[in-house]
Amino acid sequence: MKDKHVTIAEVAKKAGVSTKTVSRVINNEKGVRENTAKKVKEAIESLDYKPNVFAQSLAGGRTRIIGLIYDNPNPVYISQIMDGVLNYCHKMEYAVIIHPCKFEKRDLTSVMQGLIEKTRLKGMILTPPLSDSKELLRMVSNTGMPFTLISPGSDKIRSDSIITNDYESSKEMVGHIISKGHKKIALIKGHPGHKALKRRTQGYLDAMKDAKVKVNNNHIFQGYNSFESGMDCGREIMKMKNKPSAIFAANDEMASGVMKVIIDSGYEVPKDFSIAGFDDTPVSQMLNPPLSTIRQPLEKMGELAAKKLIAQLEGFDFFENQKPQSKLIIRDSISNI
Amino acid sequence: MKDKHVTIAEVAKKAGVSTKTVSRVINNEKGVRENTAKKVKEAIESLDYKPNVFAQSLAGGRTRIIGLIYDNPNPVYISQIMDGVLNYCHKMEYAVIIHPCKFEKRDLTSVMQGLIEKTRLKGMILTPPLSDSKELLRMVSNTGMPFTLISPGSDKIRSDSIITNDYESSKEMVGHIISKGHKKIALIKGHPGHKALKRRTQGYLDAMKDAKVKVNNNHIFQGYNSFESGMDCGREIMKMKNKPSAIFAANDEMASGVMKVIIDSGYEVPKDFSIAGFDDTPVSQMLNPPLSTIRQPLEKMGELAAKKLIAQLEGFDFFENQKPQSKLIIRDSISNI
DNA sequence: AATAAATATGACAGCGCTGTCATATTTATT
DNA sequence: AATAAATATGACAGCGCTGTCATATTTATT
Repeated sequence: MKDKHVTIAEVAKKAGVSTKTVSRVINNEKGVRENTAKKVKEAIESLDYKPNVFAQSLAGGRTRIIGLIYDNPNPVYISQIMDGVLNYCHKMEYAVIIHPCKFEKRDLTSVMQGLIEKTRLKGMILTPPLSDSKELLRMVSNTGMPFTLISPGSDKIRSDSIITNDYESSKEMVGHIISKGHKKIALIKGHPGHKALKRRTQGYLDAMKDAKVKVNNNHIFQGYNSFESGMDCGREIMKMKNKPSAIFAANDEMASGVMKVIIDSGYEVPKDFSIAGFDDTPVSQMLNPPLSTIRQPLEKMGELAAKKLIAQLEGFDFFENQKPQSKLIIRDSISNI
Repeated sequence: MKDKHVTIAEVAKKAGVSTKTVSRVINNEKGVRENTAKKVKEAIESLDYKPNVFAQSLAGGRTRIIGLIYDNPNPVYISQIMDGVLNYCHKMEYAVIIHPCKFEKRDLTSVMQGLIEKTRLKGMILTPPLSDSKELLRMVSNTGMPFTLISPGSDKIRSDSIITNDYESSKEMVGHIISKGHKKIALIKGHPGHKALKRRTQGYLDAMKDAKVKVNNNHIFQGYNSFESGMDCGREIMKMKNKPSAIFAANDEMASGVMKVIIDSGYEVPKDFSIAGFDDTPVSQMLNPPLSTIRQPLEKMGELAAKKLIAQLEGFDFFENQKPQSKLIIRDSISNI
């Protein structure tokens, strides 16, 4: 195994300058004459030199490592976020430590602290529901380490968090259902610990209010994000005398759970019950009927999270004032009444 | 931000030994008296010392970084593999560079070469279909870097690859279908570039042969792993005069595509057509009817891949002689004839 | 108990960079 | 043209480890 890497000294020699000057060029420091920089760049190019990141870190240069931390059972969600994060970080030559928390038995906060110290992370991205953990956020803040949050529950627009218009799009979806003539619309709420999903509840409530449709509290169910919890809610609905004609679930898993129970009970979708989900997971197009749902720009959100974080780390300003937009995907699970 | 880390020198001082001795203890080198090791361990503990991985790497110690490289559009598949890999690597204090290739426009081999040099990977895990890329494998071999392959197409049992009994379980599934009285069983083959899926084809062929059921070549369809390609095959089947009574697809996506077309055409599953898939993706239980399929132990496979790779890197032997086992998940998509 | 062999420990250089500070060179100012 | 100010460059130490090799200590052998 030839493990000989070109070093900065070789580049310096070839370019006829000091190693420090090469270092300046690598790090885009100012104060290098254009002509000198050109020579150095040529030398770098011709020798195919790649700086040794370990030496860079050790010598006190910026350590380009960030962490992507998640504790979310939905692999489709995470993988899209991850794609966005990795793609951008790869371009910016940042390494990403991926850390799923599902294996942690011990206290999350102390485990994270250990991770930070061991891996020398310089910044982190937290996905829901971790982005709502007060305790974790406090600990991370205390380290002074920059971080960005994906879909935190808080409505306050913080410069360090990425949210999409899930409130507006939920409202739009419920408005769409109402426009089809439905009045008795049930809601399957998301996991209470996952605060971002509350915006979806709020979208439902406000759409009902705007359309002056009275909300029946018996038609609001507490789900827990899983297919099974959707089935549980579906079973409750089947037992009701005053059944809803449409059901809006805060995610696709729960929507499919409800749909399964409905069909197993001998009803038809959308003839007897209309259903809408949220997330546009691959399953939604495979269901029968295909599910109307809402697609979040997850990859974009991941990219934005990385962008904001790296901007903080590199100390340059980055303001993205438009939110990445979720949009309705209307398929065949909602009927006209 | 307090960025002061405890160093090996402080530990050495506290323990009353040289830094080299501390280093020996950290790296489990032999030739340290038990008593000395104990003192050092206590000092490490009390100071909460974590070695600086950058310094370790730079100084020529083992660099504990491996790469997990994939180019697979199925996030559920990857995320399970990843869970297994990360969990084990985390335990062994290895860092994992996750590298999805989907963004690569340029030549894969040269991109990989760049990645290896830049990140100083010491080993890599390749998932299908990359684990079948002759060119890539040749390049990686040339660097002398250890690697492990997940589900490569080749049937040769190489010490560096992880395969499951997908041949046997495919055969078992087709046998199961036959045992229900089906004779006209169609096969939707997987993407031809994804060689591991050929074992599933072979399982089908051998099950038919064993049961002395003649294979109708018109009942063998070429799919491309996607839901859409499953629909395409489904449409072809719908056009046939001599239709099969059962369909075995090499993955769940294609199975759902076929199922959708069947149902849209006014037929019922499993009354008119029985269907089986492969992978037990979350969608399979949400479909209506729920799909009979085969579950691969993906997390286990990921863990095993990491284990074998790290064993190579650390130079200790590791033989796992039992293959991780896939198993049939029988749901409601196959009928008795 | 003396000597040889085996084992444990430490001194020190060096991995490949960047920070600091000194110095050389260029440009602006008079 | 002489001088001051601004800019460009380099020398060198040091980041925190581990490899190498020398030396001290313990254990085995006679």
